[in-house]
Amino acid sequence: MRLSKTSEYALRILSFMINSDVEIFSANYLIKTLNVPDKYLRRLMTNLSKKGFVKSVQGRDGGYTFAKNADSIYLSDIIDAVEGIDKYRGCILGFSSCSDDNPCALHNKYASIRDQLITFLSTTTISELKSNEALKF
Amino acid sequence: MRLSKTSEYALRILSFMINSDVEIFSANYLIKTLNVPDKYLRRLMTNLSKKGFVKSVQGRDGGYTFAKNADSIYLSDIIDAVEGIDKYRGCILGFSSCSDDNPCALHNKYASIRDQLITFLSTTTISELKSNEALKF
DNA sequence: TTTAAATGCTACACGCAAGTGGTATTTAAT
DNA sequence: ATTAAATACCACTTGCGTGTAGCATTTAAA
Ligand code: SF4
Ligand code: SF4
Repeated sequence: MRLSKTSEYALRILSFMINSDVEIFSANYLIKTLNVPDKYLRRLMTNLSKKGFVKSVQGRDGGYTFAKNADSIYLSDIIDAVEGIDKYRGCILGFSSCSDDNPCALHNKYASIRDQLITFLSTTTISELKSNEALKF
Repeated sequence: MRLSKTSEYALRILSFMINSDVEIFSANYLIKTLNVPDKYLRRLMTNLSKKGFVKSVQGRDGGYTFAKNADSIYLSDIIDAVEGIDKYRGCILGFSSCSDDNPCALHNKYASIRDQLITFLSTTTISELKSNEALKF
């Protein structure tokens, strides 16, 4: 929070894919279903493909599938791939020089929440996004 | 996290002010001390002044002071004033339609962290930024 | 009253994320 | 072979947060 729109899109797409039993997903299908802009989604998927998260199949009847098991893909992997995750590790005041040893009055409370977020993102996998409820995409 | 740079600047400035016993702060002084761009800081302070957080004194020997007691100014007030805080209340996937009642698999874990952040920001005041350690601005 | 030191205002420039357009390439069905 | 349906690529545009420039206004001191 606040993730970039690109990260949102990526997580939304992969979350949808893991919750569907379709075998291969065409860009057009994803675009219409998930309200992600046409060319933007294509570029994003090509990127995720190059990074090894999804596999793209060209030509007629082509589309995208997972390139590896979804329980080996962490949310932080995706975020890091599409926007970089380091900015979420930083200081809430934008400082880079100070440390845990010499914290300002904000640091302890803030760092705790920040660390929870990082831990959440880097321990939750795409397959954990599988829901037993009806999805509302 | 990630706050906008403008919010960072605002918090940094007010944090510096509450930790200093100077009575009035000129823009030039803040600019040099806090590494915030010249005109950008002035515009920001004028904005904070219009919103009632600081009071500006024009003319020679002018500058900025707190317009009200710093323990009545919450971090969320500042953030809301300069960039809007609603975006931090949203979904990590960018959805707006679903509720706590019908959550996706992410929601509970994520909402907990998000709520902690919101609570932290809306219960911590500027005066709590007062530090007994040497500051490193 | 002139000057200097301060804030206020407005318009413009820059950088990057987000979004668009057009064309090339791949592949299966006919 | 031709066609249709799909991805890949590249350049461009748009929107917005950030930063800059210049001038106007206010006020205290000399
Ligand atoms: S000590 Fe304060 S200023 Fe330094 S990183 Fe922590 S929150 Fe930021
Ligand atoms: S239920 Fe899931 S998609 Fe809906 S707001 Fe919560 S995290 Fe976002």
